[in-house]
Amino acid sequence: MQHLEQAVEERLAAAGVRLTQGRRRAVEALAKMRGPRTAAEIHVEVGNTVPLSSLYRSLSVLTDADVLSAQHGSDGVNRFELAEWLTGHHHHLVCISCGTVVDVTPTIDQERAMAQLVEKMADKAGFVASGHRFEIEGTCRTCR
Amino acid sequence: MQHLEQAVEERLAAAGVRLTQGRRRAVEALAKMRGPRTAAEIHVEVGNTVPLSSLYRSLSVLTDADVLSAQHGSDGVNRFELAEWLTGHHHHLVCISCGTVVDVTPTIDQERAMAQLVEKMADKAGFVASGHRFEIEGTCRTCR
DNA sequence: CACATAATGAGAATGATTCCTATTATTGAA
DNA sequence: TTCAATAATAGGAATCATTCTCATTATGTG
Repeated sequence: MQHLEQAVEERLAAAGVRLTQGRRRAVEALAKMRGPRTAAEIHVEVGNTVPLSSLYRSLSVLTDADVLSAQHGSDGVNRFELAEWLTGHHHHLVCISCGTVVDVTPTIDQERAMAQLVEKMADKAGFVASGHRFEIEGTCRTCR
Repeated sequence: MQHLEQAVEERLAAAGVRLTQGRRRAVEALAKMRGPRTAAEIHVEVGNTVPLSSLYRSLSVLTDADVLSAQHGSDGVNRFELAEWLTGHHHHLVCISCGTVVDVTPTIDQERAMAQLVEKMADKAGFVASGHRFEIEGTCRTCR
């Protein structure tokens, strides 16, 4: 993952912060885990080598620097994942039974259709759209 | 709002719970406020006549009975609104500047396009889709 | 090397939400 | 109507994720 690390380091440098060990660990853990994970899950993944309070701070710094993106969970817990410029644009499928979250990458056509919808709907309300979040709820294969 | 009240009462009866004063107030407040609101906001709207702990319980009961739907907020606060079968299917536009949330109702065509996307993307990941959430981020008219 | 600044650790503090328990309201049966 | 059984509420304590504080440590620069 040399590529990831270098990209992250550059981005952090641009934001004026260092790529320290704690931050590196958080990024690596998230790269390994794929998909949105809570601070607690990351904490476990890094083997408790980083105290929770420090981890939270790292996640916040990384999110501000746009290395990670944060999402709110319906259970009141925030989840983090690598930003889309690192992983590619995607959306989420959430299993309403077990809570698993899976990434789906739309095809070009699908994304085009989505962009069109975004435009039209934003327009109707007098908004200038800058992004969108599309989440599909359903039942995953194993819960079926 | 006779219609609303009766509909809600029937739904609650079906769920085996009563439409008490506290619950009625929560529903009325939400009907008046339009769009997703936090427990604290509702608490103010009902003039603090319902203690927060009771209000939370009411919101939970109403959500379980599908009279309300709950959403997680990126700020870690949950918001509630009348369920779609009472207000019609819609999506949300969120202003990234002032935080305002506005409802947008898609046209039939738009919704059809959306449903198609949902199907395809869920399929790809082996999910059986049961719903979707589409949120557009942008800048509202007054913040522009 | 020495300083100024950035980052960390540990634990306290916060804030939304939930839980607990005693009290009150409601409903159905007699 | 009156009683008993059950549902719901109030109020406060407890929980849990997250943030903050501050003393300590690490890092980059002159």
